[in-house]
Amino acid sequence: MRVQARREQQRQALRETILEAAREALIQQGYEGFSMRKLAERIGYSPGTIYLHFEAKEDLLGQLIEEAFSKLLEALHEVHDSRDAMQSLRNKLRAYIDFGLRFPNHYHFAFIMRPGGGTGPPPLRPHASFDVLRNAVRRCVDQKRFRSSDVETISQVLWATIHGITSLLIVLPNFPWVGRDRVIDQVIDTAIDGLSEPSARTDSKEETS
Amino acid sequence: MRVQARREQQRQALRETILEAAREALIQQGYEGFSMRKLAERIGYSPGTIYLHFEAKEDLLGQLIEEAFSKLLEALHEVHDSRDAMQSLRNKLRAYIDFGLRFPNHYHFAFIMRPGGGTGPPPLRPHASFDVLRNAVRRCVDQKRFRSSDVETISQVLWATIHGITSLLIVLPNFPWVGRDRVIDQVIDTAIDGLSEPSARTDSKEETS
Amino acid sequence: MRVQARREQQRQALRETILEAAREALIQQGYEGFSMRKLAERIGYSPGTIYLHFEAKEDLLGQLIEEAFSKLLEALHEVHDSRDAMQSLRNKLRAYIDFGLRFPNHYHFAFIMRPGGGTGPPPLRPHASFDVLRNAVRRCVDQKRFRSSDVETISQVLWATIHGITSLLIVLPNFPWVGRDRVIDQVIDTAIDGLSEPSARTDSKEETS
Amino acid sequence: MRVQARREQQRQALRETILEAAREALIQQGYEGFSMRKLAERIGYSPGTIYLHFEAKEDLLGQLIEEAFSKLLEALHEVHDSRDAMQSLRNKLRAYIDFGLRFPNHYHFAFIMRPGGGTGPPPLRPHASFDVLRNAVRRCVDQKRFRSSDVETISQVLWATIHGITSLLIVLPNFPWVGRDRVIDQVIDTAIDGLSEPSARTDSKEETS
DNA sequence: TATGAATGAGTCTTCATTCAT
DNA sequence: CATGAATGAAGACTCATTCAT
Repeated sequence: MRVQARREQQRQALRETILEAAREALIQQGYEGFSMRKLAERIGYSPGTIYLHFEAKEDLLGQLIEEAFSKLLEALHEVHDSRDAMQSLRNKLRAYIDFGLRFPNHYHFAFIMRPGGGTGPPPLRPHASFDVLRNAVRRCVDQKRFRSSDVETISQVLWATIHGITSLLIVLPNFPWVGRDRVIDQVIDTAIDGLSEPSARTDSKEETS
Repeated sequence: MRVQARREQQRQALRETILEAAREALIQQGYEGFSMRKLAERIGYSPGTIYLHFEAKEDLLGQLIEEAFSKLLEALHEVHDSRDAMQSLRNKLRAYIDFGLRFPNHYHFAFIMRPGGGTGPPPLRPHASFDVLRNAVRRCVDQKRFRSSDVETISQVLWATIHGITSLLIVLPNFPWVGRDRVIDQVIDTAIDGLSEPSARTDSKEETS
Repeated sequence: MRVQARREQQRQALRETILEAAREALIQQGYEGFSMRKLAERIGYSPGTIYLHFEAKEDLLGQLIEEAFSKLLEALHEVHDSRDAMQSLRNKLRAYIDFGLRFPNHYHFAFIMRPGGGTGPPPLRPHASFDVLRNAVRRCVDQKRFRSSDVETISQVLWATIHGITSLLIVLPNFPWVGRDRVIDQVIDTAIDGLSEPSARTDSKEETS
Repeated sequence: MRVQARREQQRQALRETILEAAREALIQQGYEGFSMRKLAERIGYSPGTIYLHFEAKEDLLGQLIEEAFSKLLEALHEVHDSRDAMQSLRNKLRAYIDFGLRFPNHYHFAFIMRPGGGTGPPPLRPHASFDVLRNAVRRCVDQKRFRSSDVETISQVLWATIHGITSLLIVLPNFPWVGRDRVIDQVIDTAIDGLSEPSARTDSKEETS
């Protein structure tokens, strides 16, 4: 019976190999440049083999996106909730950005790329990750740490902000940024400060990273 | 000699026709669905004709991106400099976002899509638009309107911020936003507030849109 | 030794299962839509298994045709020879047509489709069924029921006739036929009458079915 | 301006070449064995070229069938109407069969092959040719040459008959026929006789071809 | 005996591009 | 200047078949 187990294992391994290669290929060649044939060649298998693991190109790419979303979600869940609600939120924001930069390909599929060139059903899946963010925001609001108590708006503003820096750093890595960490920190500080009660301002703006 | 002039004019006219049609095609059919043949058919010319005006597909699309950048630049220049440096900056930020939303495809090529699928020279072209933004920031800094005087960092933070909301609204138009204008306003306010001296805070956060 | 027998039995059972499924598949999906893989899936076995029972697709389909011929033969043999040689012949003709209409796919493989697309050895297999027909004709000739005594020619004429209506009804089922039974009856009557001595004419031509 | 004319001529020529080659290919390799690639190779052009003349495989095959029908129609119209309505009908019947035997491929697509393996919309196109046949029958009925006056039924019976011999001769050319012409003549005579008033019988049954 | 992963050749079709006219 | 026929390569995908297990 070990035979079956081993086979299943190999099966999963190849499946992962394919997904991994697909991720790389997408990054290197872009959405349009991606092809099942090239993917097959990349992994050293025949085109048909891929179809033993994925029903169609669309399926494969869908899995990739799905995976991206759940990995992000995982990353956000892994952030330990600190005592300080505000600190927790900051940590989540930072984790979000870090995830994007550590897995730019994942992030790219999930939030940057419009699959099908804008055609096809609009993705509604970011919800889960956004929920985590919103929950963190809610804790802060509950503790009256923000000037506004509009949880939804605050959450969307924060999301837009962190998506902005994440995607720009991914898409334009060669832009002469004033240090990645520096911009990231400033972006987070600025947003948090802009939302906070004046008394709670960060007072570190002049420091160099 | 008039003949030559007229010819040149016709030549330019067709060139514009092609670009215009390409823009439409890209919007309607997406990047993947775009093809030189379909473009030719769309304008009622033969495929070969396009190659009399553009070296290759890449060239044509490149022009489109170029055009996107200069249109954005134009839009930013059109913003009247108000007396108040801060207000000027706000106007530019808003103009940037508005441009992105009114010409999502232009914006998409320019800042979201990685041209050539990541192949080719890294894009350094946002510079010009960014320069306009930086100049507006500098005026504010000169007037000590910001807590920090690091023009470059402030500019990058602001850019990231407005890019964030612009691209999210483009890529996820169906997300349940709390009103497009509302989010946009809040994003701008938040960033500006976060960068400003406490005394200059916007005090409208509790209003409903 | 019983073991071997049982094994052989199982083997034959699976073989039949496959043939049965193949027949169904051909009916439902047509010749083009037929594939070994889909067949395997249909019977819940792996593709390889089929090859333990049939050398190749061609082999399998060949068996199906063979089967069609023998089924037709069987159907013709089942027709009880009546006392009246003429009635016997009529019954055989009718049985032939009925077989074709009840098993259009069998008939299609056997007489309409050119196996292998015209490649391969020319089919000489209709012989057996034709022999049955010829025998029935011979009895009539022996009884001088026909104007001619050329058994072979008469048989071929009759075969052509019944094949004509059978195949047309199969291939063009949606043609506005004046009732299937009516045409069939008239076709048979006409041929028999045309071959018979005038005194023996069918006198039912004006009736409505 | 001659240029355009010449081009159009070449265009039509290639179109015909393709159709011709397709006809041959279908005959030799059968419906399933037919492929656009092989067709392209057969005519010495690249696959894409075919698509400059036909929208798709389905289109091409459709044209082939259409062509077959109209050629048959043409052949039937070319038969000169003799004074004798009965002779006219005989001539049409004979012309029908001759057409099938001279252009077996055309006939095969039109009446034997089930395109799409039985899937797809049922062909209703034989109508036109059938109409010609019916008209000839009507003339005979008007002249009371047949025992029945049911034009529709008579026409269908005759069609079934001539289709029978035509298709059998095409599909089983190697069957030991008693001479092609002999069977054909006998088939026609038998049918006509079977439908006619006894007084008008053909009296040539015993002759040898 | 049966599996099922794997393949290589093949399916239809579309594409960017060239070039004689 | 413009055409449009032609190509070769590539697109996604399916198939019959093999073979180690």
